[in-house]
Amino acid sequence: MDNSSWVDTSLDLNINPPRVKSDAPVDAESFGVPRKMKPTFMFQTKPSAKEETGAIEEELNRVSEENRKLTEMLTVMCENYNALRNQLMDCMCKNGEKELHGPSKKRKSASSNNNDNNIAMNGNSESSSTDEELSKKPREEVIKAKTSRAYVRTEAGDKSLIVKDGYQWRKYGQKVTRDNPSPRAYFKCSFAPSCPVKKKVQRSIDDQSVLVATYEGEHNHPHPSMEATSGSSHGLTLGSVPCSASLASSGKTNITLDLTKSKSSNDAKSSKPKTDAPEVRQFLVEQMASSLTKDPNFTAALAAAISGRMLQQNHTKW
DNA sequence: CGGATTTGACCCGCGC
DNA sequence: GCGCGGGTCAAATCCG
Repeated sequence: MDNSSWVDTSLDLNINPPRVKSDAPVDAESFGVPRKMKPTFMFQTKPSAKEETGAIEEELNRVSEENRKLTEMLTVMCENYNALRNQLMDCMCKNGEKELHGPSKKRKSASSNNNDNNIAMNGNSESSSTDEELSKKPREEVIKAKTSRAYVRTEAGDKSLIVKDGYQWRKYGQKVTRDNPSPRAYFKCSFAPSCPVKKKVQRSIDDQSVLVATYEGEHNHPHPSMEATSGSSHGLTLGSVPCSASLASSGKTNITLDLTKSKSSNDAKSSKPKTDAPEVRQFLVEQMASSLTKDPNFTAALAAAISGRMLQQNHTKW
């Protein structure tokens, strides 16, 4: 299983860097920076357009380099994390063998809970059913085949069971299950009255900051954001692939991406993650960049960071 | 006021 | 048959 799908460190938002060499002077607003938040140095001195362009170009290069270094650091961190996680999984498997092969436990707890843990740790969204289970429960085959999971990291203090995936959901129940102290919320797709899709959201028993969303069924309608790409939601989707991007920028910017694959029964052959294709990756990155730049908090935080950097650099120069 | 959410009651399948 | 537990219903409540 590809563990890297859980944390994709190749998040380079500089997909289409602004053309700083163009004749027109670069305006801060072109980066989504409000006019009132322009870096103050722009007003303190009146550099020529060329000097200004050069400075910004230099800054851009520096930021790109910094971005590249951070990406490398993240990659290393993720590798270490994956190694540690694998070790933990080994230990858990060894310890769990007794329980799994012990006296037959309750009907669903074994399949749901253990799979939750395993898949959550591996960070992939797959059908939770095994061959053994399917043979045992042929009745659930159809439903199971259309079941997928998504994992969304939330703020530590956030206790809401809301997973922004772009679809419109109506909550119809909540239950505290036995094997997880966190309540499980039940949702139905309310975008289309006839849509049979249901969603269960529950916090991971291992990591309370991770929401586990279990989707059952397939939407019989296009994605809302595909019909009206208003961009009001941060949720991103690609066909039936449930994706979500949560953004929190309060001083520091924290971006959580969860790109999971839905194992649809219709395209079972195309089980290979669609995000492999470079153009799809490009599309996803563009979507994310678009969502980010539309977020006022993000642009404000970005502007503050850039102006802070520029001020800092000015201080070192003067 | 209408739609969404909450929450206790109820239903149903499974194991004993 | 009974009890347990997950899933769903629906009345009450909330909220924009």
